[in-house]
Amino acid sequence: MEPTATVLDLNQLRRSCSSCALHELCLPAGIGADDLNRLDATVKDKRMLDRGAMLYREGDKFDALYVVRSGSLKSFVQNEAGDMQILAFHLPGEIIGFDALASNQHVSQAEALERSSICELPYAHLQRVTSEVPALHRQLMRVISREVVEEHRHLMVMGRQQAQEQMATFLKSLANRYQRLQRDGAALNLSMSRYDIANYLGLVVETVSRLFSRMEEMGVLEVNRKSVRILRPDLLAGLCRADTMSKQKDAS
Amino acid sequence: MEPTATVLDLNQLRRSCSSCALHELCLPAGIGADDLNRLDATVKDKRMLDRGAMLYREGDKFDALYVVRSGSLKSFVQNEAGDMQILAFHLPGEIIGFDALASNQHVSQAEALERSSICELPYAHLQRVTSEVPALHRQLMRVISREVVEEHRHLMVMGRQQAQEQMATFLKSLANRYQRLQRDGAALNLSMSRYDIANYLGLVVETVSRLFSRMEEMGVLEVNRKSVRILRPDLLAGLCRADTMSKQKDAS
DNA sequence: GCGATCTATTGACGGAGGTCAACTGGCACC
DNA sequence: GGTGCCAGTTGACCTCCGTCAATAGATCGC
Repeated sequence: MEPTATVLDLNQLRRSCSSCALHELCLPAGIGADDLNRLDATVKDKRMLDRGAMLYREGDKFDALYVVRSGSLKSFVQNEAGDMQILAFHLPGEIIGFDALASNQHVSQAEALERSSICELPYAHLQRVTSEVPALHRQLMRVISREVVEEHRHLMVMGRQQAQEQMATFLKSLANRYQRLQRDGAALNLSMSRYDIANYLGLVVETVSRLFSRMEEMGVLEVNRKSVRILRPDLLAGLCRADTMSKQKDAS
Repeated sequence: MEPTATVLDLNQLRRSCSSCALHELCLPAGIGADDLNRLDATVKDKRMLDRGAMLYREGDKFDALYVVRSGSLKSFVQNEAGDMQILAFHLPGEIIGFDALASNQHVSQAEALERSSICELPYAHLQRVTSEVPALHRQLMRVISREVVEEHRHLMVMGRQQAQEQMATFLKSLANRYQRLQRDGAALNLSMSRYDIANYLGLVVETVSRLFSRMEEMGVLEVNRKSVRILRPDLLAGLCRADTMSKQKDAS
């Protein structure tokens, strides 16, 4: 619990950031070896979550940020009536829990979509380290900012695009994130259900299902339940803004 | 530029927070007289914006938060194709500019909907004051948190509600915010165009127009161009979730 | 192994809301 | 006051997508 750099034991190192397969992706990206060690020290524990298990709920006290190490999660909100709106899906290397930064308690919920491994970064400790390591602080800010931009993009997609464009945009975004993971960006293995995708996009499950079928007919995808292969990335990209004039574009 | 409390001159006080008609609403809410003075000192200048004038643009360097003193603004993002998505409308007493907190540059734009007066809170200075006045810091965090919750609500409205429910929700939200301003919550004076409302809700302008007419027929509203009177708040509230089963509610 | 249940797909149908067009009323500018 | 222009309204039409229903395939528990 010393504010100064902590000596690491081997055990710590084994599950630590510098040895993590994702270490180019999450917080430590672009951080030097020395500073990486100090970040390592803040990683409290690796947590396993089974499919359906909650990482945090609305109202939970905020005490840590979390990095997805393997698996995936969805975060969502619920209104009084109990219906849910999915805000985002989270893949390995991505950090979640920012929603609680301001109020010190979570205003959304996070649930594992499959068996997932999570790194816990106790915030008090993280804060101490980031105050000592400016590069880390900047990196954290960059990640939060990306989160904000992503939420704006989600609003834009929901508000201005048609169902097929939304699906294309969603798949392209997933493909991009898969690629950053050095996985094959063309071979998606969807961990979320059709219901989840529909909810995320503001559609119903039948529409999502039909769109998968239609895009398969068009030769863009090859769909086999959870496994989706992008055969024609070029066509997919085109579908993100297929009919250039859908809805009113500008409110000038 | 001293980190310690600054002596205020009369000139400063005249346009300052403690004398501001909105001082119960924005940042200083619940802050003691002494601390209020210190916040006063951070308010740099009152800015006037004409209708259509930009407060900040995407990419602008972040150096201040802003409080709407009078008038109103919209904030929005634009994609590569140039179409816009309105994120929020901002009424007097509300603080904007948070979008730049993380990355140190704005990732959205803010434009005045009418002639508006703006308080500028240079962030460097504000930061110094909030670090000295915990109550102020907490209040700032609370405001940011409300912003996040509001964005979640927006997503929920767009994703899960029908056009009429969306409109009802939008109007009720406006009415609530008017009431906090000690204005008559039933007599709305919309500063945004029908296009803006449509864009905000992900609809087209004709739909918005028709919904105003329909709600007038139903006896809920009295609409006269920009001026909207809520005749039956009870009915309006009911419309926010009229058909309890629209769209699929849960993705469990 | 077998039913129960959940997830996904597909078809038929209808309606909410988008598109197109015409019209009106304000408002600014000569 | 006339004219042009833009914001807003209204109607006619049509389509996208939500609803309902049936079915098949997975998955799970026993």
